[in-house]
Amino acid sequence: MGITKTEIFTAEQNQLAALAKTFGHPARLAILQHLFLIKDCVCGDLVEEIGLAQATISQHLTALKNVGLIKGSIAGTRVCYCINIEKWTEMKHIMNAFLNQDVNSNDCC
Amino acid sequence: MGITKTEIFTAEQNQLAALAKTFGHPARLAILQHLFLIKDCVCGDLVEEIGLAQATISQHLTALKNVGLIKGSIAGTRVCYCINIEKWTEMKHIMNAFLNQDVNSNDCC
DNA sequence: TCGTAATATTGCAATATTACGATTAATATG
DNA sequence: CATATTAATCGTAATATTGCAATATTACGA
Repeated sequence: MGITKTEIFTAEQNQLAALAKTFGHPARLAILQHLFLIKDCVCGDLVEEIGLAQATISQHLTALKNVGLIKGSIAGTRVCYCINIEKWTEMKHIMNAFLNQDVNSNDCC
Repeated sequence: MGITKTEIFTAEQNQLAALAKTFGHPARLAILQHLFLIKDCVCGDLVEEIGLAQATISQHLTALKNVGLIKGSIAGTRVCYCINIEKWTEMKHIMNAFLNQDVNSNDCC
């Protein structure tokens, strides 16, 4: 149905899935990488940088804001975005807990 | 349009996005966690374990197989799945490279 | 071979996502 | 104040995803 049955999964599974889904589009990865690369906030130039329409970039920024990975502040006519370090760190812990569950698993197939 | 413009992104960005997208559904996380938990291959009991219809589970297994994170082998009428450790390790390297890019970034917003 | 069990595939409906043009709201600047 | 600039939002089209029933396939045992 295109609708995920979140109620049959744990809160942890749903949270991790939501974070992973956010990383599941190259434009959002490009936005995050650009933010890390310039080591500063980015004000406006993401549209030329990435090459999607302004409305589309705005949607991706909203998606990143919704999971808390970035935050924005208004600076005149522009809006500046930067990584939310606290959330980024928290996300890393969640991701690592999942990625590092593979101790001693055996390859039986 | 529901279609991602992959051609404007790097191969690395598209590859990471594809992996992340696979983790972007709680059912697929549940399948992977079950595989790690039992430390063996899983043959058939995923449907009762997870609580989605057999057709749906089969689809999620196919998605996991397509990115190479699991592999299956036929054992009679059943099919056994297990983690593909090589791919899992490779995926971890890719994910970690992305997650650990945050050295010295400053919180300017 | 026939029936059964397990899994995959197909077809479909509902919903989500991606993308963009147009519009709107807010703030600068002349 | 009028106009330009910037970004969010709206509306819409195209495509993708999720989920399941029905069906197909495959392997096994009687």
